[in-house]
Amino acid sequence: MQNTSLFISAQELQARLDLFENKCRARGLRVTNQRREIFCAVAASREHPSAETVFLQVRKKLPKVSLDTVYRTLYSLEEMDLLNRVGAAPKERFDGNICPHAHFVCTKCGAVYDIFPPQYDVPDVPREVRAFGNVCRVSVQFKGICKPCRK
Amino acid sequence: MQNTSLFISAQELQARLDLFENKCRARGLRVTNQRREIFCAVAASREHPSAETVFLQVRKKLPKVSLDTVYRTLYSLEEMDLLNRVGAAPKERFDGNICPHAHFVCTKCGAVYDIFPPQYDVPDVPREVRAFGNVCRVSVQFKGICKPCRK
DNA sequence: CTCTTTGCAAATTTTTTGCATGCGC
DNA sequence: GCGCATGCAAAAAATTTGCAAAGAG
Repeated sequence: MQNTSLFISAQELQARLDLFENKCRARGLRVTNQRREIFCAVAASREHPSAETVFLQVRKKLPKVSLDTVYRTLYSLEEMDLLNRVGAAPKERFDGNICPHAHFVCTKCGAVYDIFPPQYDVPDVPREVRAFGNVCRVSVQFKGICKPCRK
Repeated sequence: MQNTSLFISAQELQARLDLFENKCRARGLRVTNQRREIFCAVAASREHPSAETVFLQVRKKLPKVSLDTVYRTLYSLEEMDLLNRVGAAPKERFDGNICPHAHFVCTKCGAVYDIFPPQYDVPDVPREVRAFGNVCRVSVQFKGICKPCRK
């Protein structure tokens, strides 16, 4: 049975915090209260909070924290692979091709490339997913830095 | 060999336009110039344009079109399943769980639920994808209306 | 002729940036 | 103490909304 609590266990949170500190040090980033609390707010929750929600949560402990720090920190945490953003890019992109296919999304410039992989099919909708609601669409994104940006 | 032109063939575009008109009529939505041009701009391009890009493109043919019409129309086209947005929700959401897993995203309220599907694994990165760049992350989203919103 | 759709303008929401101060290392 | 990180404030982007006028069916 899946654990459906909105928060993770103290034990698991501690493990993630340790990873967080290690990764920060490895990168030479300072372990500040703000970084820790912002990371905690995301890591401890199963609710996939928005920047605004994280901000409100962190403010309970650090009343003077600012929203721009939350943004800056979330993005740096993402770069360190400590968390993921659920969406693709900051800007919405639209795709007129309604055949099922995947995308390569450049996290730097926002470019989107179609992928019609021969070895890979867009996944079927697993039965259990319907527990959450009716699925209209499946979206698969491979995220990375595109070749032009790499130079 | 994959067709790498930035635009689709006139023939295919016409097929999509027909589908567009039929779906509009079926829903009782009027087939206006704006709707057609906005749909065309997305359907004809392989570039996954943003709302702003669509706006600039459409304005070449309809100089008085407004950006808000583009937004409204793109969203209604998405509802009709005539196009997809590449991202998830309008707002960014963050996820502290770095184990590979998928998401159910409610397109109405923006709620995000974790999915750790037993029958389904997050896809491996196909070899050809690396042609576009190095892949750091794979994101799988099942989009639909969640149960609470359905009521 | 009716009623949806549009354009305009303005408001809101979301995200980013510049700069002086503060705090981890 | 040095230099990255933060808070503040303001700007820039992105998206949404109200309302009167225009145009599709």
